[in-house]
Amino acid sequence: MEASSTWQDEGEELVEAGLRADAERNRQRILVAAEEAFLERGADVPLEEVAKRAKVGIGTLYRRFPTREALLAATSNERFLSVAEMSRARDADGDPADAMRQFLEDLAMNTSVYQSLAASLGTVIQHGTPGCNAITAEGQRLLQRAQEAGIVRGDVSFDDIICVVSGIAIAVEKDSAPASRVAHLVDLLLTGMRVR
Amino acid sequence: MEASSTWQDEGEELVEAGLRADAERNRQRILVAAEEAFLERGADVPLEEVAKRAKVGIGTLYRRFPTREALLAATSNERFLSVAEMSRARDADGDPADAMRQFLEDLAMNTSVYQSLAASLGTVIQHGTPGCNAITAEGQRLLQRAQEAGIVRGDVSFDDIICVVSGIAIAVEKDSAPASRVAHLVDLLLTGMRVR
DNA sequence: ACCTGAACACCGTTCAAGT
DNA sequence: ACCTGAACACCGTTCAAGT
Repeated sequence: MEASSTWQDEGEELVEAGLRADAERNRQRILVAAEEAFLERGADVPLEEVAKRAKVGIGTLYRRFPTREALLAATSNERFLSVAEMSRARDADGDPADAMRQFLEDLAMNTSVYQSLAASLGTVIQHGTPGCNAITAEGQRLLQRAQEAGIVRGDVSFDDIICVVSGIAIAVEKDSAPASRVAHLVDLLLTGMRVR
Repeated sequence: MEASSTWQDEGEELVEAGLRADAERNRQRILVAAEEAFLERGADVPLEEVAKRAKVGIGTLYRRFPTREALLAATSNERFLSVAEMSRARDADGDPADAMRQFLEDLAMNTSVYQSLAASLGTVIQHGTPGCNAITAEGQRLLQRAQEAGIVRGDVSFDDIICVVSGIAIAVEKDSAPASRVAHLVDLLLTGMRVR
C-alpha cells in the first residue's frame, strides 16, 4: 500500500517527494478541499465534488489518490500524527493505564470526525502515511508496556484494539453525545483487557 | 420503521399480512433471491440483480422493500429467530454467563454471514421484524438477569453490546479464521462487562 | 392492488488529447 | 510529467402505462 511513495516532513506540512512544483500545489489543494468536503458531507462525498472544490480535473485527483481510502488516510494524517504525539508526551510522566485510556479515546474521537470514516478505519490505518505509522507504532508501544507491567492481558493484539475502536467509532458517529459515550465504551474495553 | 406492517408466523415461513396471493409469492421469491445474492456477492450486491434473480421487475422489489436495510432485515429474520430461540433453550438449564457468551458469539457470527452486513447491524436491528425483536428481547433479558446476578456491570446497556458486536462482526468479515477470532473478541467484551 | 421496465439522475473510473 | 474533462459503465429510484 503506497509502498513506492516516500514522505518528507517540512514543518507542519506533509510533502510527497519528487513531485513537480505544480503537481504538489494541486495535491495540497485537493487535501484542503477533501478535508472541507468530508467534514461537511461525510466520507462518502462524491469525489467529483472534491475535485470541483479543489479546482482540479477529476483525473488529477485519481492520479494522486487512486482510492478513496488513500485520500482519507492523507487527510487524516495530521490528526493521527497529533494523537500519537500527544500520547508520547503524556506517557513520559503519567500512569501507563491512563496513557492507554487517553490514547484510545483520542483515536476513537478522531475516527469519528467525518461521518462514515469509522467503517474503513481498519483499511485506512494500513496506508503507510506518517500518521498511520505513528498511530500503529504508538499503539503497539503502549500495548507492550502495559502487558509487561501486567496491566493488560497477554492475548490482546493491536488488531483486536483497532477492531473494537472501529466499533466504538461507528456507534459514536450516529450518537448525539459522542464524548461521554466514547469514554464509556473505552472503559468497557479497558476493563476487558485488564488481567483479572 | 415498518411500524404499519404486521406479521404472521406460518410454520417456518414469515408471511406479511394482507397481501394478495401473487404479491406474497413474489415477495417470497425476492427473499430467496436476495439470500442467494447476498451470500455470493455481499450485502452491497446491486438490487437490480436481486430483482433479476427473483424474476420480478425492479419496481416490485422497491414496493416491498423500500430500503436495502429492510431487505437485509427480512433475509436475516430466520437466522435471528433461531439465534434467539437457541439462546432461550440453553439458558433454561445452564450458567447465565455461558448463555450470554454463546448468545454474543452466535449473534456476531450470524452478523458476518454476508460481506458488509455488519456495518449496518445497528440500523438493521431496529427494523421490527420478528427476528430483530426476538434478538432485542433475548439480549435484554440475558443482560438484565446477568446484572441482577452481579455478573455484569450495571452501567452496560444493550446498545453498548450491539455496538461492540458490530465492531467484532466487521473485523471478522475480513478475517480468515472467523470462529476463533469471534470467541476471542467476545471474551474480551465479556471480561470488560464483568464487575471487578 | 399489483407489476413492469424504460427513463432519469448520479457517481466512479478511464483515457485520448493537450500543455 | 502532468492536467483536463468528455465518455463510458454502472447503479439507485421513480413513475407512466399496463394487468
